[in-house]
Amino acid sequence: MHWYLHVDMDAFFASVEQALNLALKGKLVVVGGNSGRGVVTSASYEARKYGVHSAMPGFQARKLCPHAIFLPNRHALYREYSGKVFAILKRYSPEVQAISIDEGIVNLTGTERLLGSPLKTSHEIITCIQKELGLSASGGLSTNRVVAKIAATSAKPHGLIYVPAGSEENFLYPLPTNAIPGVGAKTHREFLRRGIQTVGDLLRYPELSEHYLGLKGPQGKERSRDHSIGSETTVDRPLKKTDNMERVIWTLVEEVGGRLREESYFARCITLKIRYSDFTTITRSLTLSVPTCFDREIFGVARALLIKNLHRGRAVRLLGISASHLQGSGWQEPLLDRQNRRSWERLYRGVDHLRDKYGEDAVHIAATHTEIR
DNA sequence: TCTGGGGTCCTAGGACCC
DNA sequence: TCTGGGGTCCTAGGACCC
Repeated sequence: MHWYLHVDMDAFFASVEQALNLALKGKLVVVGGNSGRGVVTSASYEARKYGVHSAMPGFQARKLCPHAIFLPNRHALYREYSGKVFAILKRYSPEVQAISIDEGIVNLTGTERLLGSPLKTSHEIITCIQKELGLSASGGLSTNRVVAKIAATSAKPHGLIYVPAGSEENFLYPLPTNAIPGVGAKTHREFLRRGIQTVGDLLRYPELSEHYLGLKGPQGKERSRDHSIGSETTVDRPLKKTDNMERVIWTLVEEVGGRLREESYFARCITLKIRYSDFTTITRSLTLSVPTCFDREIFGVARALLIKNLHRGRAVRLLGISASHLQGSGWQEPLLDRQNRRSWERLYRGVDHLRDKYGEDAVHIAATHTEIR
């Protein structure tokens, strides 16, 4: 028998802000959506009463809730608090899986002897997070990961739902299908069109329910990962000149390249994303014969993709660069080029070091290079 | 004063190979 | 004078998640 506790933080970003500034307690707090074209990333439960929710455009949130306190995102701070939450989870099990910045799964299988029943331990974990960090969390405890997540969501805010072994289907039966992670607006509509309203209805279709719920395996659906690292940005004013686009692409490439080297990855595929001001979005990618982590090479590919695919005359509101098909060391290095690549690797390591020490803007590599020997 | 940024997963067509 | 079947890789787009 497996036991999984899914922990989901309540209104995480807004709650961190409230925990740090007591004057915000009980107030309508909205994080994000502050700058001209942003969206809300988190809203306190007080603000949600007015219909504000995450992913909502800032101007809409302001209309619904003009008296709310709007705060800018402080991602580094939320990452720090996320680390604190996960440190607590790890006290209770060696096996903790991070789902996102504010969600994790604690494998409580086999901890009964040491800690007591999984239900008791789950209560302790939620209480501990509240006491030590002043943050509210919700939990779902089940023999199946997906059921545990659904239970945690149903428990919000600040609740714990326990689904005893054998009662998984009973718990799921009355829920709407969009309670299942992976069933969004589109799929939900399609299910309704076919007369599938609840998870109970869905369970009559073995292939569909296996695909979305994976109840047969003890652990629920577990995803393999084909990692990717990307960066994108929406520009303040839509761009029309290729030169300006290339400048933006340079900063994105520096970000992506830096992360590749930091995590010791080489990318085999580079993707350029362009969103025009009418919001139509295209992606164009190229698979390399030799994987790379070097800004110069990534930029070369990105620039070529831009030149080849850009609809000139149309204004561009977003540009993105992403590196995928990542592989670790041991990539096939062409012999002739080895010395040259080594030099570049040394150069970039030095650049990364300086950026680390003096900040991201300390060093930029000139957009026109000469070969380094 | 329209609609962020970080991702994962899935599908589908075409190229290419045997 | 009309052309199988299977597999893999590449590319593009889109659904979905937080």
